[in-house]
Amino acid sequence: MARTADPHRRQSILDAAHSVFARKGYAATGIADVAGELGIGHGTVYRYFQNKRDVAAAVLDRALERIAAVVTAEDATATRSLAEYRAQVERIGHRLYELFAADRALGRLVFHDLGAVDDDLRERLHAAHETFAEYTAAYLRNGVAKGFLRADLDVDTTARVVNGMIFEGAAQVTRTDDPRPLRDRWIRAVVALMFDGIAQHGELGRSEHGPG
Amino acid sequence: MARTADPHRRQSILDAAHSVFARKGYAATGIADVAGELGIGHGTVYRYFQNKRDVAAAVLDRALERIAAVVTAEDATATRSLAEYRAQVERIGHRLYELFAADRALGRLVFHDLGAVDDDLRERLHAAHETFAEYTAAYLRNGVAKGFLRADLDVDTTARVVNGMIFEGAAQVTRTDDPRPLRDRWIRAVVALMFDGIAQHGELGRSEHGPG
Amino acid sequence: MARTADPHRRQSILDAAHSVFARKGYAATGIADVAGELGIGHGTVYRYFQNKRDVAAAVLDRALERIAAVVTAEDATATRSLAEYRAQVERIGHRLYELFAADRALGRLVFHDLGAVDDDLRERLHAAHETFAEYTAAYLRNGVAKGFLRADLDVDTTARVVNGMIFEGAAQVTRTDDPRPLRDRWIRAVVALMFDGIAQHGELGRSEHGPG
Amino acid sequence: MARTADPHRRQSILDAAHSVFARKGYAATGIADVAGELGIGHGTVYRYFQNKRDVAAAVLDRALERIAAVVTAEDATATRSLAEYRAQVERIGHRLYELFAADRALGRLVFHDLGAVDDDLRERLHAAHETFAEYTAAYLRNGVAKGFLRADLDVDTTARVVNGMIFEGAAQVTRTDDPRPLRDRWIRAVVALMFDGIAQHGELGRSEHGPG
DNA sequence: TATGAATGAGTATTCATTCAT
DNA sequence: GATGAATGAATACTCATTCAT
Repeated sequence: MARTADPHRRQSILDAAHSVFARKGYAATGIADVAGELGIGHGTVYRYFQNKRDVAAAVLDRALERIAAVVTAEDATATRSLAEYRAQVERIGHRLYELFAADRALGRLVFHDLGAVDDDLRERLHAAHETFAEYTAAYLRNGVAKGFLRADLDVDTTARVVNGMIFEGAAQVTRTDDPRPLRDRWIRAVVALMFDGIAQHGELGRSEHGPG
Repeated sequence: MARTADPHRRQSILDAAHSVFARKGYAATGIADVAGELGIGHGTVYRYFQNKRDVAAAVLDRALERIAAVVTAEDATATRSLAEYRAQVERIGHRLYELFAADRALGRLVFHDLGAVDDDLRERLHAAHETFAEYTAAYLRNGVAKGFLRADLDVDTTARVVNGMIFEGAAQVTRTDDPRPLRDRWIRAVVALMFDGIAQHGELGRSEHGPG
Repeated sequence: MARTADPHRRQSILDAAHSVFARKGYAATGIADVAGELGIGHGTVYRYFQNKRDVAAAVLDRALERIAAVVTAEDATATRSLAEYRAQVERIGHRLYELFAADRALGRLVFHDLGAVDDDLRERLHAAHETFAEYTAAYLRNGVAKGFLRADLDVDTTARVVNGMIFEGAAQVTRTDDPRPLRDRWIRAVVALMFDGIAQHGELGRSEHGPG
Repeated sequence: MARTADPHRRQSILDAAHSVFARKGYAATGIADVAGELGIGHGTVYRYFQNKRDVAAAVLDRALERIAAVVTAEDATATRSLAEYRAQVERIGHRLYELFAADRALGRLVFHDLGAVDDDLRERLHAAHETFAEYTAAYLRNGVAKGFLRADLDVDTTARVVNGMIFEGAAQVTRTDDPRPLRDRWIRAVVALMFDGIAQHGELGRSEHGPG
């Protein structure tokens, strides 16, 4: 079986797998590579995990938890004004950007490798997307309730749209060699789009398909 | 390289691979599965493609071309007003949504499986991201030049932000069982965010970190 | 079936196979390589030969015939003196050496590749060895009968020993980059060994195990 | 490289490969055949050898070492007279004959199969030929120096000629069903040729091409 | 007669997993 | 607990051979 108590060693295996999976890709990584990274026998991995897929699942879960920790760090209902919400979005953006910049492997794992392992892991990624969308929706819903966001906002859909912007930033970090300089530009662009719009003041952009 | 010319057979192999890769995942798919889908001998696949990875590369390229065809269908410089640009974004959104809704496999391939095959294919995906960002940037640059978009817009970054929203919609389609009903909500949410903002009129959202 | 009349094309296929088999080795050579050398379709080869092994068999037979033509060029019973036999050995040595030097592929085929194809071809090689031994034995027997070779000569065994020397020369040609300069040294060494012995005159070399 | 140390298992794999390669031929032998001969899993072979070719190379090297052990067992410089050298040649002949008679596979491997595997193995065979020629040359050189062999002997070439005779005997053993009865005839024929010559006493065999 | 597209038998090789030590 | 030797399922790929054109 794969139940063992030493949590430190279990964590170190996940650390190694996180790094090696990101470096070589899940498929190209052998359990021996992970064990080799730690200098332990590869049989040992099987004392902590059922199988290779189980390692990947744990790596993914831990990665998603670290992302969730940032997303859920703020209190959605505490915000009382548009300015407060704007500041909140900036803070979350900062923290996410720093998270992905500090661990380049993170993005490779959640945006590329681990979603391709099997249906179950893809499902977990989707579920995480849903959860993150729920959180964003809570912020928006709070804003609508407090009156500083538009009353006719499609909260659920807009939450996903907003998350799309934010996670595109995270993906960008993963793709870019030296992502730090881009951080402030990125956050500023997201926040400006959300709160200032792209339109020049005085322009009218309603098309015939727009909301009535 | 492809050793043989018959483009019909080659296309049918790519069709089958597109479908089977999306259904089972690249790693879990054997060349025999692809050939079996067509009722041809698996050796035949090797008359048209060097190896399995080569099939995946061709599937990815074709998928990206189909997306690019939608993205590049509009003329960025033709737009003369905010209303025209808004209509353009709506049209592109429609077409992309329909593309991904009509072929559920497409999203699975470009958002999950084929980016995990190897470094080269991941690189091609990144390059496509860049290309798409260039296109969006051209729209924005045109708007700034014509004066209907904000003069201080960070065009390159905003282009990526906008693409993030749009492709999150495509990813959403891929995840959702019956995506059609969501189409108009999605497009409306994106367009509203870009052109109307989320703020209630009269609210002021400038934080201390915001621009100017 | 594999019976076709055009003997010229059949020969050209054998020429190509002779050359390609020697260059790449039998196992590493594909029928397509042989056909490609001639610029003909590889299906065509099967109109002249049953299969790949059949090509190898024909190549081997032709090679052995060319060797046999040299070996059998002289008349064993015509020799009347030791000097005549010595001259005969020199002539055969010259011709064999030239044969293998003119066609480096020949040695590779008969000494290496084609004997490893299967049991049947190895058997044909052995049979050729036997035939060649018969020829050499005929010379020796003639010499014993005519009285210029030792009466107690073990003709059959000595014939093989002599052939061993001669074919080692041929193998040497195959191994050496520029074999021509060695030709005369080689022939002189063989002839000297056979007719002059290696012993210094006056030395006695009979051991206790030697013939009584 | 060999990944594992257990020399016993490694040797047993070489033993099995030696036998199966000789029985079926290298090309027709699968790694599964070798493993099956030992009753081990075929994956196990890959713990001791990189690949099939690597097994063949090790089999060849070991075979050549066994032959070399016989060739190098005598001390070339110890011989002081023609009779001693003659005895030496007889001993080496005996040992080689016994070696090849005791292991019929040996000859098939070194004379047929393993030289056809690829260029590298053929090269190793050639190198072994050279080494063996060096040894024989050392004997001859010693004899010339000590004055019991002809002063005008072409030592290097004659060494190859002598080896040709000797290895033809070994090849003969490999081809013959019951080789033992031939052993003494063979050795006697070689030794007689070298030390007594084939000419009837009193005959003169100098041709016009012979040494002056 | 010549061709080469199609075929699929055959095999080397990898690596997740087990389990005796 | 830890190890790594042993295992064999799984599969990409080759190429001799066939046969419709």
